[in-house]
Amino acid sequence: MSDQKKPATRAEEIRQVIEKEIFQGVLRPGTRLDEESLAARFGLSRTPVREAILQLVYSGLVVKKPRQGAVVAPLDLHRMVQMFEVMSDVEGLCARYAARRMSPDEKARLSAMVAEAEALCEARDLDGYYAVNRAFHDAVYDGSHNEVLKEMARSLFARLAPYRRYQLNHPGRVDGSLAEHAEVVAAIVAADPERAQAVMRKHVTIQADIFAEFVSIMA
Amino acid sequence: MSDQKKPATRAEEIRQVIEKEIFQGVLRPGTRLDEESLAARFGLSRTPVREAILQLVYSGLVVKKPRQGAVVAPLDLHRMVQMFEVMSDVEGLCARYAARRMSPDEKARLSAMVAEAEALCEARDLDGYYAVNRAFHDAVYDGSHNEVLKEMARSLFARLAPYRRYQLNHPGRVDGSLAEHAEVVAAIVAADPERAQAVMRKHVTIQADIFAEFVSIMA
DNA sequence: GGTCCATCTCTTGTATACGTGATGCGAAGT
DNA sequence: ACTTCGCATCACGTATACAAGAGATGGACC
Repeated sequence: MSDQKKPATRAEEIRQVIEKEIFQGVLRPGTRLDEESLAARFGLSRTPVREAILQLVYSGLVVKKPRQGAVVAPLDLHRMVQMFEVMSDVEGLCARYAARRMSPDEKARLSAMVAEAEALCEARDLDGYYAVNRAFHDAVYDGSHNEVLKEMARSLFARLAPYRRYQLNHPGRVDGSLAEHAEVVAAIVAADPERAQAVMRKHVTIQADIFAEFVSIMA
Repeated sequence: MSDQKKPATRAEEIRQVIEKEIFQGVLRPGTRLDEESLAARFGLSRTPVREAILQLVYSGLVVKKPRQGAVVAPLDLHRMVQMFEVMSDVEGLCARYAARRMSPDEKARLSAMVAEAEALCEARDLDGYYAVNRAFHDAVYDGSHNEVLKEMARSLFARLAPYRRYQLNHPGRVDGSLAEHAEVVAAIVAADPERAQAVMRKHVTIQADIFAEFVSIMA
């Protein structure tokens, strides 16, 4: 996520831009990524553009068939469902690790986030709530104190982020989500790994269910 | 792993070669990957070499600092330990999913593998045993019937493969490993997700412990 | 009128050329 | 003698040029 380090190279620079545009939906799934057009747009040659695309391919955001160009990864609903499924387990793991490893300081910050989320929720500030929500999950990833797990979680989160946001529109979901977060925090603060894992897993599973529902409506 | 599809492009082709050499230890961690030398070696220009390296960077096998070239990722012991930790949980998840989802046919093949491993074990065929061992874990990944989880597991496995093999030299480990596999299969065949997860997790955790031991001896 | 084949174009894959930042060595100064 | 500054070299990042495959378009034949 916070990949906003100063890009040392042009390729890296435009990779971030394209990545961002994909997340924001400016570049929609299925959109063709023409090397020459992108090169022209950024005022560069095709070479750095190619490199940027190649990186995105490896991160899964873009698919590329040899000699046939690259397109923004079309969202495969079946795969999305599987991603949500794994996500719930991975986040569950994060929570379990976090319950065992978070420092008092970290726990305090986590609790503070829930309080902040409550305030934003009452103020009906959906954008704000979404931002804190995201920070909350991120804090749990960090709390796992396992870099590898963190990267997995963040990578999944990034891919699913657009669809996670959607579910906040679900009636009553914000309150439910808030309550679940509180439960997760309680379990982590109480250093109860099993419960933290179970609760977090369920929390994300609910999101997955809502997504599945959304999909079935779409189809 | 079985990335042995026909490479449609030269870049892809040499990526596979380099990747293989890293896994086999021909290219050891810390080895510098000079673009020009590699280009000369494969009879290509620097361009496809660069692309191959870039892919390896994104897969984590190679690290690259701007303007300073690429080196085979030096093994960070701390990170390795974390990878093993996550691996045990991820494989546990695979086993749990597999217990719920493997078809009778798949289960039969899994059982057959254990039988084969037993035979190879008695014949003291370490190489053979290692191969079946690997196939076994792969079969469990497949059994999860979740592409995303599979990819995660395989990616981790690939990174850790060299060190997983080492542990077979541990006294009595082969027999232990074999018994654990049998337990995992039993749980999967019995469609007992919780037990399958627990047993598989423990199985991999033992490997992690042996690795940690190995590390502490090295240091 | 439809289908099949040839060619044509357009974009990608690869090669080569160029500029620039980074490392290492040597000389000069303290 | 040690440190520091500057220069040279060398590899990397980027630009441009060339080759080759995939899809499109048109015509010819059935």
